[in-house]
Amino acid sequence: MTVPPRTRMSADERRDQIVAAATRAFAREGYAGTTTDSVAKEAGISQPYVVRTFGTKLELFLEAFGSCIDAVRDAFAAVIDSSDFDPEDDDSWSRLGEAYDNLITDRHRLMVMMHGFTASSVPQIGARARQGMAEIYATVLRTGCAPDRAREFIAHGMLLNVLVAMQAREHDVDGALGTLVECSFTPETLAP
Amino acid sequence: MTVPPRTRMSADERRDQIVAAATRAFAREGYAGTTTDSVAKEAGISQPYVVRTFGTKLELFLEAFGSCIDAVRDAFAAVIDSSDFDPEDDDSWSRLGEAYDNLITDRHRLMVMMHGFTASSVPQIGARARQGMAEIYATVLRTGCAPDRAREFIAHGMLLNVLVAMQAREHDVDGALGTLVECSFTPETLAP
DNA sequence: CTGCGAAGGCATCGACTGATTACTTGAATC
DNA sequence: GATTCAAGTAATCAGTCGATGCCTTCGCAG
Repeated sequence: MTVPPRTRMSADERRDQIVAAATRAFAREGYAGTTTDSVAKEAGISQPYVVRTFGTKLELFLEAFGSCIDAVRDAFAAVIDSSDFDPEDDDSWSRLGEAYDNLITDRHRLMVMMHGFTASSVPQIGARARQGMAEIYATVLRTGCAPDRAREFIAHGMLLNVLVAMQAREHDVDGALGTLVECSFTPETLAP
Repeated sequence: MTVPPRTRMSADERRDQIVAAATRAFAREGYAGTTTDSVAKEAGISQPYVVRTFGTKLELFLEAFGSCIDAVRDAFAAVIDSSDFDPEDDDSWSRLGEAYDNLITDRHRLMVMMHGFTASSVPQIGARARQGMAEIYATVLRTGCAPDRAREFIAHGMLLNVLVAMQAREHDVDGALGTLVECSFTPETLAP
């Protein structure tokens, strides 16, 4: 897609670029299913360079996984810490939902997040997953709402992740799955 | 664990046994991360025999995945189709939740289900995932409840799946994740 | 007892994958 | 302009994995 750059890149720039490429690659096939070579191709560099930049494939995944979780947490935090958030107001919660919808637009971050959650049998991935989920939940709790209310919000997000993962919007628009999609996503998210 | 049987098994018995073994194996490492050899070891037979019985690893996964989804769907259907289910009654919904808790006790089925959902980039897995989710949602809709109510129920289930996947109950019992676990699982499920 | 079909294992192949080593080249510095 | 260090690649290795082919052995029918 992109023409190989004629000029060299600083290590830091390259690192960020590889993480971005890895996010797209891991989003497709998950941790175990993605090869370091496919990440390299996505980034337009050689496979050994990918490995050497991060040491191991696991380190690279943890980096990408972590940045995805942090992005979700920060997106929520931005809305929640705005001075006019009211946990009793449905409109405030709608704004939180919209924040998530913006993240869904990307799709890759959500997918990597889900892949990380389900790859928790790898101890280091599991530890990061629990930490990330705890942080996101704690962030939502900062609204001052009841634990159950925050749980509902997170649960809805998990459903959206699963529906995105199974490409529910792209297939089977009619039938029961279509009904589920329609009452799960906001109208704007469904438009395109 | 089990002593290798001295007597031979019929092809059908063997099939079922392999699917059961595959369910445990896939539950741990997912589709891409599980080897046919680990399934074979789990079943106490040779790796080539596993492959030849199902043709390909994908076919084996689809078999295990399908049986897991069907088990969830059937467990819900059993409660919902009981004559005294009332969608306006909180107690009826508690019974549905308990049905899911019983499934969680196993843990393996839920994990394979989640792995199948996130492995939906493989076309055949994705198709089966969408079909399964549609069937489960349609089953819950048979209660006569509003689409949003059914969605909430499914969403809660997805959260439980994720929490099980990341072994939230086994780690970090205190902190925000502990709060989330406590208000997500029923007390009985948390006891052991 | 014998033959035969099905259950099941052994050996092995070919492709793939993560990682290592050694080499090359570009650009900033003195 | 020579030096030098970091960016980046080519070649390759050792291990792994899914799949195939061939052989052995069990158990039932005649």
